[in-house]
Parts: sequence; structure tokens; C-alpha cells
Amino acid sequence: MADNQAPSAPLDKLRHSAAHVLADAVQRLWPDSKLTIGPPIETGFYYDFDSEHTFSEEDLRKLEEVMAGIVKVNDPFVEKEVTREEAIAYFKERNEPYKIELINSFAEGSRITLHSHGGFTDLCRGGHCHTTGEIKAFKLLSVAGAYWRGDSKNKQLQRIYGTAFFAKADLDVYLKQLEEAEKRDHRKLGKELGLLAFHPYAPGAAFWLPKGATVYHELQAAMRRLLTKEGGYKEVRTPMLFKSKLWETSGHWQHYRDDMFTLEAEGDEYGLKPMNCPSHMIMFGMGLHSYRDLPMRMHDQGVLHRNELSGALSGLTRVRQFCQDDAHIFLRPDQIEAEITSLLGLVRRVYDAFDLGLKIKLSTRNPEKFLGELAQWEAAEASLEAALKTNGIEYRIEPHEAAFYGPKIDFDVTDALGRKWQTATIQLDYQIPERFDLHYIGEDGAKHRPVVIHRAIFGSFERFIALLIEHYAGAFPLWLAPEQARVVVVSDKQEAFAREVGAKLAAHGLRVDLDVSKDKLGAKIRRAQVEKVPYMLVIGDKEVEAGTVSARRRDGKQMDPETVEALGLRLAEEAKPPF
RNA sequence: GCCGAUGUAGCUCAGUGGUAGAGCAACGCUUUCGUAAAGCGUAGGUCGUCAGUUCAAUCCUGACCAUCGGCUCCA
Repeated sequence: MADNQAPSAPLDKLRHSAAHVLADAVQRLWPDSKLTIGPPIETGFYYDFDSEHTFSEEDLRKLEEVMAGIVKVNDPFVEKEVTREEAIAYFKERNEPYKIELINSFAEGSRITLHSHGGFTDLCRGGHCHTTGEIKAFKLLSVAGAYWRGDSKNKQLQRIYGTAFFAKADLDVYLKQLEEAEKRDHRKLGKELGLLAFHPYAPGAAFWLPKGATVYHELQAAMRRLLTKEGGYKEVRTPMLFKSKLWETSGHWQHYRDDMFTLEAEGDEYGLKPMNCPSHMIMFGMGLHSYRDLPMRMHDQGVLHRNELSGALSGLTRVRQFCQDDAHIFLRPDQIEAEITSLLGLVRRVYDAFDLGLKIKLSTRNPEKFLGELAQWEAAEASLEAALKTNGIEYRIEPHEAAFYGPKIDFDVTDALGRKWQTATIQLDYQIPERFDLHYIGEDGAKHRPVVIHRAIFGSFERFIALLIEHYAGAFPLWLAPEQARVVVVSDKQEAFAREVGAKLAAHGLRVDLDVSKDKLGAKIRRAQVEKVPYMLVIGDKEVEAGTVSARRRDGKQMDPETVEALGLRLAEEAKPPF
């Protein structure tokens, strides 16, 4: 814990204390286990161990029992300040090499403290509750692998995740939430609702079934319309496969090759594009551009491939083949701030339409992996930050998280299980125009270097759809619903009229299906509910006689009878994209 | 890629060292029914793949593939 921030919030203190109690329990049951670190996190806490013993799910239950015993004894947490030498001697005697490594990494003159409860002592900056007895409501959740100090070159440790709350009721609420969240998981719902599928022959690449493809296409069309009709963008299409020469020019060969799929043909090496930017640079470079034509905005929904590590793949949120709602904006340096401001507005507008919350971060230069001059980077970072500040946007800085070509503003959405996923991004790039030797003709008649903004609003359609499925729990708003209305007959006597109703609604551009199966009405209603169809139209003798329909909404609400024409107009209006 | 777990019928899941079951779905018949599951019947599986151990492997062992929880990495 020593190299982490000392917890300040009371709940963090409780959880940090729970991590100590866990470490105590682990060493009681498996004394050879070496301690490393164990901080509180947003949803609880974890502790990383280096142990000969492999922790299993059953072990977690045993550990919980031992922890409960420690809690019952109700020992106080006690702090003791020690010198570096004392600390090293203490952990040397206890054979705790990781703790010694931590102590050695502390800056000269650091205050070093030990925290104990009962007979257990850990190197720790502090931030505990008063006694172990306060940790009444806790649960160990899972075991995972984690590298020592977060570096994949280091030894892999075993991480035990847990959570703790002040009250049992709070813990129960949290566990219930986890359960509910699992029901929204896009992988589960994607299968159940027949939206998409995967196959072992194409790991990391989705099969979009008709229903899922509908959602995909609606989103593509909506974004295309927004950007080209209102945003001043032109849509382009570019090749997927390029000779290595391009990737050398773009810098991808040097910085991104491990993530690319490559192949050989006629002795030439090719790479499948992992991003659209290089193709757009080529396009810009094909013509001569006046300063009057800038900003020039190219939108591209092309297919991208990235050779992600097999263990990193995850449903739709992390795939090897995907499309972004990508665009590159070529502009003059004096246009940057206005463009960023308008992009921030665009992102807000789209996410508000979905009622999705965003976390915003400014990712700055990675000192190990960057192209170009330091001064330019600093200028780029400053202009992004200025735009955020002028627009009164709350953000946090993520050091070292920039792309290799420039700093960026990233936008995160949280999934059903509380994991954050990056979606929208706005990246400023002074490097790539340089590498592709791009220029425009200025007012002065001379050549000038444009700046490039890489940006995406949805991010990737795949990831965005995953988040939407979870956000709506599969119950898409009308404009995205694969099947917008279902006409259900009470008995097959009404089939002819039902077909007429279906055809009339379809004529309004609505996606309508008919259920004329022999099941009872209740079964048909249930099926439509389970499939989360937004509107059901039950057609019985009443409807046939009156020549009207009465829609049943997905939430169970029964609408007043109306003509099919009136309903069609109403639904068509509701089915318009919200941006 | 690494650590750990999982893989049985279209789906959800039982199960055993002596070559497998349930519910739902599918199909057939009966029922024509008013807002969340009608009844009966039929069919459906080289138990992820490939090796090995064994008289015998879906079960034990190993390798591989895929998926899941994390780590690393990232839209």
C-alpha cells in the first residue's frame, strides 16, 4: 500500500483496512505468501500476493471465515513510524522482499510507517479505521493475475478482489447491483436478443445478425447525416490494405506494428489498416488546398483491424475488427480552438441524446513513445487544455496516455459492470502532416503546414453498441429498435386485417413484423415482451370491426384506439434519430 | 501474451471411468383462444479439438482452440 495515495474518505479507510485483514488471513492460512500492495479502489479493495499456493474460489470462502474471526477480536489499527533501516530489517526478518523493494524505492527522507492490527504488521502509509471490528460487511469477490508494479515484464502475482461497506445492507445492495448488471451484459443480451454472434474461426470479430445489423446501420446513418448535413464533413472511403511504405511514413511500423495484421503478396509486405489516418493524409496530399478550404473534414466509417492480444478480447468492447465513426480535420493553427470547441459541443449533443454520462480526460505525452518536437507537444497539450477550460468542461489529466502522434481528449462511458470504456476521442496532431509533407496555400501565396485533428464521437460502432445494449438493457429506443412494432393476432380469423395493418405501418418506414403463430395471445405477448419490441398491436375481432388499433407499449401501457394511419404517423415521428 | 476459471442438444443447465439427460426452442397433432408461457407426441448430441493413460474416456493426463474474470494494452 505504501506507494499508493493514503486513503482519505471514510469508506476508503474501511476498505484499505479490510485489505490488511485479508492479507493477515492469507498469511495465517498460507504463511509462505509474500505481501505486496493492497489499496482501496472505487468498488472495494484488492491485495496482491506472491504465493506458492494458487487461490481458488473455495479459498475465498475460507479466507472470509478467517477474516470474520479477525474482525471479531476487534484489535485497533496502530501506526508506528520507523527509520528506513528499521523497516528494511523488519521485512528482511519476515522475508518480505516486495516490501523491501518498495522501501528502497521511496524518496530520501520519506516518512516510513508500519500499521499493525493484532499480530499483523504491514508497510503502509496509513488511512485506516480505528479497529478491525468496524469491518462488518465485506465479501471477497474474485481472484485474478496482476503484474508486480503493473509491468508485464515483472512476475505475475495473484490478486484477490473484495469489497466492504459500513453496513450489511449496503453490501447487499451492491451485490444485488452486480447481479442486475450481469443481466444487462451486452454479450448475454446480444445473444438472447439475436443481435450478434461470434465464432471461433473469427476471434474478436462479430457476426452482425439481421437485428444487430439494423442497429449498426441506423447508427451509421444517423452519424453520417449529422456530420455531412450539419457538421461540414465530406464522407470518403479508403483502401484497407496498404504497402509497408505507407506505415513507415506514418510511423505505425515503428510504433504500432505489433498491433497490426500484415501479409505478403508478390514479395511486397502489406499491412491491414488499424486506423484511417494515413489514408486520409494521402488523400489530402493528392490535391492543392487553399487556406479558404480549411477546415477540411473527412469522415470515414471504414473497416479497421487491430491484432489485439487474445487475452484482451472481450465481447464487443474489445475486438480485432471494427469501424469507427472516424474523421480527420485539416486546419490552420488559428482554427484549432474554435474547432475543438465545436467538437466538444458535438460530443455533448450526441451523448445527451442517449442520456449517456461521460468522464473526460486529457491524455498527455508518453515520454517513451512519441514522435516530433517537445515544444510542439507542449503547444498541442496547452491548446487542448485551453479549449476544455474555456468551455467549462470538467476533466482530469492522464499523464503518459497520449497517442504516439499527439495529445488527446478522451471520453469514457461506464458499462453495466462498472468498467470504463473509451468511446469518443479528440486528438491533436502536428506530426502526421509533417511526415506526409502536407501543405495548403496561405493568404500570402506561400505553402503552410496544416494541423490535423483525429476525432471520433461514438468511438467504434462495436463498442458503442455494446454500451448502448447495456445502457438500455436491450430495450432500444424506437429509432434503434430492430423490430419497432409487432402485429399480433388473437386468432387466425384476423390475419388478413393484421397483414393490412403491418403493410400500412411499413409504408411509414417502420420495421414491423407479424405474429400469426397458433400460440395463445398471452404467449405471443410474452414473446414480444421478452424480445423487447417497443410496440405491440393486438388485432382481434374488436379491431377488425372498428378498423382501429390500440398499441400496447413495451412498458405495459395500453394506448387509446386510433386509426392505423394516425399510429403510423405518430411512430414515424418518434422513430426519428434524436440528433 | 500472462495468471486463473470454463467449454455437454439451437438456448439455459444437470450428470457419470462402462459410449448421456431436463426445461425452453424446433417439428407434428389437438386446441382458435383478448394482453407475460395451452396439451400430447417426435426428432435432436463423434460431451470444444487432437493426442495419451486404460480392457473401456464425455469423465483421468497433456497440448491446442475458444470464451469468461483480471493484468498488460487499448476505440
